[in-house]
Amino acid sequence: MENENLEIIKNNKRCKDFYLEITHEDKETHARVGLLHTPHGVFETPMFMPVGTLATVKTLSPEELYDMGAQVILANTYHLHLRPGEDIVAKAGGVHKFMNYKNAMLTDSGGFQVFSLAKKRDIKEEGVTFKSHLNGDKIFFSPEIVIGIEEKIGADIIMSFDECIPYPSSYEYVKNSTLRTIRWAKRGLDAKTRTDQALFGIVQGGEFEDLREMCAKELVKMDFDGYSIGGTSIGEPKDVCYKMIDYAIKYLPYDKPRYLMGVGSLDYILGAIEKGVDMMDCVLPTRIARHGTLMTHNGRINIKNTKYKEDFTPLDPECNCYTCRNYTRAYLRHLYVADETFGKRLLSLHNTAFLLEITKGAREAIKENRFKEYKEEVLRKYGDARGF
RNA sequence: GGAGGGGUAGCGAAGAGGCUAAACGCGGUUGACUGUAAAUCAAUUCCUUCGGGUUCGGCAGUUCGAAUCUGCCCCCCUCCA
Repeated sequence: MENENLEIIKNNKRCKDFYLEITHEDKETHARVGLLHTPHGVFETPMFMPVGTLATVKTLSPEELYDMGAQVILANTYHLHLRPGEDIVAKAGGVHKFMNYKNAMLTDSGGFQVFSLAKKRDIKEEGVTFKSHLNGDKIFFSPEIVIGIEEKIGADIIMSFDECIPYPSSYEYVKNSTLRTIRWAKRGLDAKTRTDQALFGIVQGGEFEDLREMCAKELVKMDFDGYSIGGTSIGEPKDVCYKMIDYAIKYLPYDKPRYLMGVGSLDYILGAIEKGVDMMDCVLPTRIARHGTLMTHNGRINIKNTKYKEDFTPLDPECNCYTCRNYTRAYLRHLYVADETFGKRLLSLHNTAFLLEITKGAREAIKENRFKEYKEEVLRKYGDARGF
């Protein structure tokens, strides 16, 4: 094993402090556990990464994230570029120092905003022109500009600029977009100057097997530090999402990290881990928490429901997070109904801790070759056909 | 005692003869949220066995038709004595 690791380090030409150490693979599935070494520490995989778009995981402090076992978080290039601007972040000494977060960080490139801000942008070969959602300013993002911004922000892992393709889209559209994303990936790679950041390529290709394959193969040829699967969990049926993962993952190198973007429901997380995914991120736990929905070992609950008014039990009796150790559903409901900030904090904390706990359990199960059992038991108890 | 203003659904508040079971806001209830334009958004909120039934302080009228017009009564507020 050690010799293999050395080989991986030697072969990595891009980021000198970055490599995946796979420590065990589940006997029955493709699930695997490992240690991802980054310039800001090592984190265990598979790992769920909370999203901190604006250099903050909404309502949570870095200490709280650390305590719940979040070993890596995201930030967003588009949003930080608009506010406060990457130069400010660079002046602060990089995003870690800026936000006082000591563990690994990853920046998304703005590729998702090409999708989510579709009404405010125009895609051309050279890049994407956004109309700022804040003040209407014209913002131009090319693959080279994006890498430049990400280098100033200074996360450990940076993402190539891509287009997150809407679903459904025609074969023709997906093909053209995917080919462009591949060209953009190359341009970003060529523009990269720092050697203390890992750069990931993003596999697009929509629901089409040949396009996913083509994209994965082309990106692998470029030898990125890791690969992600994009364009998923944007409203497509569940089986389509799993297919998109299958179509891409088999062409990704075994020894490089695989990152499924934007996935945060329990069944997707466990389903992805089963297929050999190492990292995933999602706003779901924090967003739905702020809106009163909580994930528990026994299913989703909506804390604003009247039935919790006099429920003096913990949110999730099987959860050991700060919220569940110290507060009752009745109190959490009260805080939510009264629109108290502390409520949103406690709920965000729980949901995030819950997903981290589930992935931690997954890692332990993989080490003991009982991942499938673990997954089925967790989902059975969760018992929600929608997978939330 | 005199002058004026007002009583509309849980609350606030529009409406001044038919298009009104009654705008809008709050409150209530339920739901959605997946690389965060999201502390946001949507539905619902008189009763109902879904046929219909009962509403705009009360009662009595005018009218084909009244929350809206008339009379009387009951409450509330402001100002003057």
